[in-house]
Amino acid sequence: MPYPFKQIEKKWQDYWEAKKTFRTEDFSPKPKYYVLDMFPYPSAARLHVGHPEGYTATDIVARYKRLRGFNVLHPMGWDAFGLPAEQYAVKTGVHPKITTEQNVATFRRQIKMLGLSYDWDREINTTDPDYYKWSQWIFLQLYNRGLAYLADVPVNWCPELGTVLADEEVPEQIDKGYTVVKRTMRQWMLRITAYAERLLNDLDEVDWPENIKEMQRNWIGKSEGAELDFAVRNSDEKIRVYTTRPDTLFGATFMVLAPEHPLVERLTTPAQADAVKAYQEEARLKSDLERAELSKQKTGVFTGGYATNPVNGEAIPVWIADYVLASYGTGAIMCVPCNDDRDYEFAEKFGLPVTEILAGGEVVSGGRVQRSGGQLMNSATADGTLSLDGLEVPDAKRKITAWLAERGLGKAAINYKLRDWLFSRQRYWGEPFPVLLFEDGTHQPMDASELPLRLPDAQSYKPTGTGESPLAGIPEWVDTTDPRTGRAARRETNTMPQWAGSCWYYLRFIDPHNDEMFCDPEKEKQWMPVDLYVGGAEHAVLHLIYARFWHKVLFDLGLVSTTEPFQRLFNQGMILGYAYRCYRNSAGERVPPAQVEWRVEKQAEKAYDKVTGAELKVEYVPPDEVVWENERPLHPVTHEELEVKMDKMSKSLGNVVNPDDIVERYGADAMRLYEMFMGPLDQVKPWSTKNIEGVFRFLNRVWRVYVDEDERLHSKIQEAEPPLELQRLLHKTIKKVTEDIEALRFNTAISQMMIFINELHHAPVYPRGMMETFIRLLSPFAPHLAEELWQKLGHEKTITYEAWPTFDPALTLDDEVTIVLQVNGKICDKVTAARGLSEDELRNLALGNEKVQGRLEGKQVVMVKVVPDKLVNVAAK
RNA sequence: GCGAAAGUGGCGAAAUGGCAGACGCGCGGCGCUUAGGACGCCGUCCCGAAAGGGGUGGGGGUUCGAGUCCCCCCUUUCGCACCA
Repeated sequence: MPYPFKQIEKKWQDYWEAKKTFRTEDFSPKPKYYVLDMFPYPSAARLHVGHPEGYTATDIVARYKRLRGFNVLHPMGWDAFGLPAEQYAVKTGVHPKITTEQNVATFRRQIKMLGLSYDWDREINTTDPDYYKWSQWIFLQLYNRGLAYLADVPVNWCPELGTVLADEEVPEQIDKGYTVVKRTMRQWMLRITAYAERLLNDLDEVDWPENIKEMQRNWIGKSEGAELDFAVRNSDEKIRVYTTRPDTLFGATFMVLAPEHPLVERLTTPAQADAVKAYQEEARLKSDLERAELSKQKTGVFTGGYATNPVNGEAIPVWIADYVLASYGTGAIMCVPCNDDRDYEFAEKFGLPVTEILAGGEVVSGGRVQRSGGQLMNSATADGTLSLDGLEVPDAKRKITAWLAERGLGKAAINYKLRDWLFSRQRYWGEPFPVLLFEDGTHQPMDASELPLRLPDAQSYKPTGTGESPLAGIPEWVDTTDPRTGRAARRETNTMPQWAGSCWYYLRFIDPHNDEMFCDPEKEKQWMPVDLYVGGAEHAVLHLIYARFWHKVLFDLGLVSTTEPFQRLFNQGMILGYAYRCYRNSAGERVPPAQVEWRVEKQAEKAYDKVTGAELKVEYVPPDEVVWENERPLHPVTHEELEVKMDKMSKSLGNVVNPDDIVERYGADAMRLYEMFMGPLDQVKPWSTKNIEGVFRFLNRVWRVYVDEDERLHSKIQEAEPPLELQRLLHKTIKKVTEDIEALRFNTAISQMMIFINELHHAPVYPRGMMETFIRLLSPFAPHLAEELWQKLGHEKTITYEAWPTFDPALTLDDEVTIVLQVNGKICDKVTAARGLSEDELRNLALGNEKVQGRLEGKQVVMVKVVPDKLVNVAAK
């Protein structure tokens, strides 16, 4: 009989709810600890086993910190604006509000079922007008600081979704099979680039995984170089270029402009006009992705125009090509084929000259190319005012930048890859912009007192197809008047992207019901920054950079007290599922996995027969239908052997695990424990329902050492002095569990508790004090079981606010230690000795050892290395 | 292509430069059971009867000593992808 987890878990969840055990005081003499999960999007697909991973981890930390005497803020809420609910509405006509409410109810139930210690009085929902009122209010702050503006920009338009997408969102949608094309539209932009430098520098202040910081640095993409002007021949125009290698200017033999560059028309000669126009048109229709994809073959067209290289006066041809991006730098580049691979490729294809200016290059396809380092050569002006010959690159850069600056030809410059944030979406289900648009093209923010600007109910959720949101179809909402002037106005029909709500939700948790301001400053000072923030790595450059940006704006406004919102960040690894599959050809015949090749075709992975080259049908067998024979997975019907693959859980692979089923069979505590026992929190790992049995058995064993068959306290639990050995094991366990929780190494903490229980249950008597200590160690991991056993031990109140056990360092060490004896680094014996023997004693012990002597026969001892309490290594020849 | 991380039993995984494989799954044996389950005990890296030897993707190096540090290669995963 397993322990009665169902009854226990229900009992304590009811208790916590009724007593509001986890309600957090705003102000407390205790030190504060703010531990936050990335709040979920409540999808119709319900919770999957990946969600509880991070939630359990933060819950363990929250419960541990409470036991350590901290005032803990641990809230949960819903990031509920977003596409899926709206797409569902388009299909069924059901208001996204209703879908969202249902999904939230399911998520809340599933999360509560896991016994997570959230303060539910602080629950928030980004679609609640009382919440998005403040999202709108913060937008107004951005607007008033000139950080929000309307612009006609080339956007990523997705026809299937009927909306534009941020650059960052494009790859994800392409993966899903949608198409994305370029289109120029009037859009709200947020000036995140104004914060590029601070977003970059302040990464040094936070305790985040290095890879995430690196991803953000790459995303911001700072580079240092120079801007310089090339005079256009037969014209007063100048072409300004940005380069990180001004030192290579003497090697610049042609220039390339982006097809969209404003000077293209002026430069183009009549003879080239048709070709240029055609190329521009072609480029315009391509998406960024298509441009990048066709990168293997460079394309471009000569404009017919020439510019002058400012250092040697040479006339160099000006081309256009789509490998130059309009949106980076100045949209124009000087090309140095002897140094730059892309320029070299272009020069080679179109027969443009290559001038050698770097010593020691390698010969590639007939030209001399130096890809890194080297000394400059052939780099001096005719008038002798500048020579870079013989200089190393950094010196040459400095020298020529100064020379150009003196003559007004250029200046040092910094560039970022980061672009301004495209902030509008042509959707219904998002925060409306609190802005009035007038006939004359001007616009005006609403007054804060008029917020929230509520979403109206809609008859239809279909995108209009014109690039306007469904809101445009609701004239009684769209058409309005400016309350100050009575002037006719239209409302903005775009809405904010899903990221808006998550940019500041961690602040709302601090003061969720305040209707005077988004967060009381005193409370903000009390709680910020978030001490530990846990979530998936997929938000590395999206949510996490947007939220940092908003936070810095709020900081500049004096509305928050910290420059960074999230002090310590941790990314949990994804939980994968095993999938089992087999292949069939078009005739329905089986094709063995060895004969199958997977290829990426039009952004989708497909299977092909290596022999015939034909595309194959892939059949996935749900894990619980797989027949096992001699540890090999077989097809339930045909009995052929199946290929095993570990992959993201998804319906199509049949490898989704539902937490409800797991909790039903093993209970929430076992589910929590297994998720933590699987392996290191930050690692990607496969779910195996079989393996949960191990932690389930452990919990049962814990139950049985505390409780007898009649569910009364076990008779072996007595007031007794514990034997020294057990006492030591307990103190080692306290030490390990404490240190492991601090480092988020829950898997090894659980191992240690298993070791303790495995040892304890052999003992003739279970000393009561020890039992009370252990249950407190277990309580953050398996809180329901711990509460129940704590009560059985005679306590009346929840275990939540008891004191965390402390250990005596002296008791974590044994009197006797095993000394490993090595000869030339190889183990030849192990002996037990008293701890604390001197080096001399250990040396003698080793040299006197029979086996050691045997090994040393005929050899001469060269050296003896002693590691106290551990090892002696005798080196001999 | 560039960047980062990782490769350890049949499987999930442990191991401040110092006993490789803790803990768990699975598997084998035994006990308890009419039986099964549950539970308990023992065993479980490889070769070898043993003594002993070998073993952390491959190759080299540093060190008294390397899974751990350094270099090269292979594989996998993730991120970026014409950013001048």
